[in-house]
Amino acid sequence: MTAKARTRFAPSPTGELHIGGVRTAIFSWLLARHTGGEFYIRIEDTDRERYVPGATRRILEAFDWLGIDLDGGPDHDELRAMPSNEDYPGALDDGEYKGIPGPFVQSQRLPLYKQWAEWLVAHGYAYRAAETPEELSRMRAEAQARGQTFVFREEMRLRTDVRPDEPHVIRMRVLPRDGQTEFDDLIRGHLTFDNAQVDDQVLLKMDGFPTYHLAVVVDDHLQGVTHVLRGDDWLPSAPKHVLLYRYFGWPEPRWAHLPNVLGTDGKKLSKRHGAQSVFEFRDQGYLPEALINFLALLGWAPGGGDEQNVFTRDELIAKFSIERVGSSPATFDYNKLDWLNGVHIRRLSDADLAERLIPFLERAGICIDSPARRELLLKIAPHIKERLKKLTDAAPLVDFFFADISTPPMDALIGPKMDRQSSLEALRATYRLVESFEPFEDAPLEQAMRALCAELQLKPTQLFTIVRNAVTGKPVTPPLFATMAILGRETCLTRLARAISCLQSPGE
RNA sequence: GCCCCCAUCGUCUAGUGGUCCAGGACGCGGCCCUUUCAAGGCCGAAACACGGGUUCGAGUCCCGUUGGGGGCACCA
Repeated sequence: MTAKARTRFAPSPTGELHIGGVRTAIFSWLLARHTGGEFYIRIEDTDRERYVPGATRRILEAFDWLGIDLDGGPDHDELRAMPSNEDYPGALDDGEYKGIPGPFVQSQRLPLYKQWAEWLVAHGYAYRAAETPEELSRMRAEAQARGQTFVFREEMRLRTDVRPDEPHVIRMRVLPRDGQTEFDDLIRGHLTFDNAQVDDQVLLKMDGFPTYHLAVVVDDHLQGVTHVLRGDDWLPSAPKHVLLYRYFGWPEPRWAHLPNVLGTDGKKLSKRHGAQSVFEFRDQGYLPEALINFLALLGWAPGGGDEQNVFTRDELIAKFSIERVGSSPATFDYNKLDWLNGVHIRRLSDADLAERLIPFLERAGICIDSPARRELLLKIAPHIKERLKKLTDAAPLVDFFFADISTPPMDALIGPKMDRQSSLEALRATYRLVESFEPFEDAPLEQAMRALCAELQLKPTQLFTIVRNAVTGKPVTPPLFATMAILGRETCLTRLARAISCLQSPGE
């Protein structure tokens, strides 16, 4: 086993946890767990404009649901206890989790960023500047017009006499100006960037908040992060971070820029691609097990002749390796997710399945609000298990167990290649059988019904189709005899009787 | 516009110079099983973007083209 890795997932509280972000989190978590290291969450809320109240709590809830365990981060319980949408009641987790120093929310670490930004200024790696947004966008437009990438440089400052006590920003100095910055990426290999293309990035904003660039570097170092995993949209600014580590004289973490996840249209996954929030997947009936399995496979494969596709979370942890993550972008495929979800549903115990089904059934108007109904659901579970792709598929398969049915239309009660009269006789014969047959159980019932088929000179399909429609009100159901046994003799008789009178009514 | 990244079946991928007329999985088609629907089993169609090199030999290495993606903020 390799050395322990400490990784973090660093979302900004600007909305729901996006599925692409979840994949990054999963890879980071897998790496940490595989090596016996730590995985934690740090909230990057340095942009006050985009901050969304309640987002932090939602992010944490998403991790709870996914079953991704954390070794640090904002306190779940404290957040949960809060009545409002407010995220930070006050001091929060400024303690330490498993040796990782908090706080885990950047807005509570402001003095740190200020201190290190000043350190950079004092050591000649950064300088003060005070150009207005308008001035900057003009400079940018000019560069664009010249066909160049806009790169801010110290000598472009409009005011060179910025004092520490007046409003200003602190920008990093990219050095050497005409050199190159090189580093190794676990996924891309050796990378080289021309410093001439790298901006003298703002590190400390005028409002005293750091930008991402300063904050990640300071926090990752202070919190002992060994591997930085993030989307490859960060690649172009990676040299800035590498440079910062070198200015500070801090040991560099290992870099791993993950390829993006694309929607079916080949574009980066976004709002328009159906579900994007973890909660949407949850509400659509996906299992966290399946989602994690699927997302891990999006970019990672065990390799070495191992062709396993279905993984439990422990198997994933055992086999995962960051080096085996591919470098090309992957397309999100709902077909495969659906299949995997079905596989994981089939692996659930009956009790577990029943439990997870409850909220979905209730949403469909089937209330599982008594011990008897729970018991009933538990009995049904094994018979629908292999018929589900998503938890939302269950309701139409089980509704007739929980509520009365409306009598099916007459043509549904007439068997294939049969007429009304023969169907009527078949139903009557079935009624008589059901009335007295013992034991009223799955296998014996099937045996008896098959014997009845022979007696009536009907094919199983003919008889069973009519009975299915009569007893359940629908053409597609779980296996008939298990269904009848669970429904119980009385219910079957009632529904059979109704079907019989339905067939009778027009004529007799 | 400038910079960066990527490129094997429709999709996720295996493949690290010869064992690849390219393997697995999803999806798709067919068959079997079968009381419906599923699940399961078997079979099948389906890919190395293109062009140059290097090499005895290239999916595998190099260059270019094309295509796709991303970045160019006092956003992350």
